Amino acid sequence: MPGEFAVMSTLLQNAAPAVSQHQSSQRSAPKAGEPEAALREHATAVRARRRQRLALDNAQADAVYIVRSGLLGIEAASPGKHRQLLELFYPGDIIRRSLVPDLPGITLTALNVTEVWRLPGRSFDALLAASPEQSAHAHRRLADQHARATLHASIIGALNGDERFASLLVELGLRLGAAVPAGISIDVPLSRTDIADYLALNPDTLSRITSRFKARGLLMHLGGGHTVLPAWDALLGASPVATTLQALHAPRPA
Amino acid sequence: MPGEFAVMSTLLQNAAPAVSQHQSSQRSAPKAGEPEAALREHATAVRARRRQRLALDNAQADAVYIVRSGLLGIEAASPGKHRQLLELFYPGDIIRRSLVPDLPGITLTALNVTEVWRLPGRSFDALLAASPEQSAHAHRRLADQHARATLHASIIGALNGDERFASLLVELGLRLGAAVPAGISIDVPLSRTDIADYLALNPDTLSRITSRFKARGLLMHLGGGHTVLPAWDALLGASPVATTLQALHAPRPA
DNA sequence: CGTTTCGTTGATAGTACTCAAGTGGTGTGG
DNA sequence: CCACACCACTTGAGTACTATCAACGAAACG
Repeated sequence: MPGEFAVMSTLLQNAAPAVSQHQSSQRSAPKAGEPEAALREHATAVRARRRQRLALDNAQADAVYIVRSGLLGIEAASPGKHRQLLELFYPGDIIRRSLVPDLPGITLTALNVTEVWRLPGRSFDALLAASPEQSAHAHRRLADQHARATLHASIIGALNGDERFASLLVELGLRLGAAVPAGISIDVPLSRTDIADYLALNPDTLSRITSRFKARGLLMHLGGGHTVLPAWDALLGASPVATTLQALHAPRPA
Repeated sequence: MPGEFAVMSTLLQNAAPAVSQHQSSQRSAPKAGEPEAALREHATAVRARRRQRLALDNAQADAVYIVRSGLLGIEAASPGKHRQLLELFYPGDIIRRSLVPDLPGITLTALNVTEVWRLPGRSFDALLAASPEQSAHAHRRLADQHARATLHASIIGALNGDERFASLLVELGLRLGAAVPAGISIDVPLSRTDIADYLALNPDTLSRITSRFKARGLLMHLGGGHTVLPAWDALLGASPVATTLQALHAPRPA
């Protein structure tokens, strides 16, 4: 089946989510050993269950969170307006109050079972000040997150519903996907509402989009948040920013 | 006239753009004297005219730009899609290739007469590594920029045309506004097209919105990009994120 | 097995986009 | 000084897309 080969070769060439095992959500944070060790001493490991909120008030000493595993999100919920999922955080990401605009109802929420390291802002700053290496590492990571935030704004602002959804699937595929014979398998940690809020779409509209994607053979729903993407290259074609997503979300060598 | 007093008192309480002179666009970068000096030695001062593009390719050594005066923007222009203004940069902001997603047609453009300091990425990194103070300063600044980028995504994603435009006017008023008897005066450095691209709106739609705003007495056009906001508090009321904008764009004590 | 919740789908309305025509200002050349 | 072309902006009519509301169906939970 030449189609199959096309899919696989595209995957391999384009830094695809070629994780051998189904360890998607449990994939661990960046290479242990280097700057992580210093952090660990000063940090408290925190485990959060799905939907659990992590304190983000700067009333207390502002906490810095470093994601070890799982997926978190920043959400805003103005009284009148709909909830919004503003940003997703993956293992290795740095989350801090000052990175987030103080919109009404702003909260940091675990989207699935999550482990984070928490340390006081002062400790984090001190660590960075003490180690140029640490500091450079954090700078690089924050630059990445900034680029992702800007890309997300671009997706929300310039793409239609189908393209936004395709872009999210590509992002999740690259981050959480596992290669299986049928395609790319993902344990999507986002509920339908989460996805709608992240893509700035109505849940009803999103439902129509997913139906269309299923009809086009881009998506298969296996229940329980288990999803398979049978046509990865077609999906890349459906997202105008596929190349950019790959640059920002593909597992990187360093 | 009690109405007038209400306007002014709101202005004063809410960290309004109470710059006494018409020096809006020329307002200089953060307090000179501290960490700026070290930068200056290694940086080249670059002056850019309106519409001039600054190199953002990482083909060369990636350049770091630090805005001294004026206004810059990151724009993307996919072939099929419309141009997008993804982000605005004000004096003090740090711009670097790694902060920006590599979308097709991505460029850094001066929106009015601008002065920036340019230095090689390596030099910038070395400076940060050498001085914890510098590093902390840059971290803080980048955190601010990240918060602004996230806020912009929120505005694009959750607000309608009128609310988006009101939000932009508040932002520009806080950044570039000068208090005059008639209200807040702004030399808007953005063309109509720029504004539309920044707010993810069609120029035609934006024109309708501005007409509505003029009719509501929120806006007066004096020609040549010269604009007056006669009713600042009403404008704040028209933007659901006014409070957040004030926190991120008001001139800060430090 | 009923209840609740979530997802789907249809009908309708609202908002912004597209295309096109018209208006006003500006600069140039006769 | 006027005529003309040019450009940016405005405005109207029609279209496309998404939101809203409501009804239905399916899965999860007690």
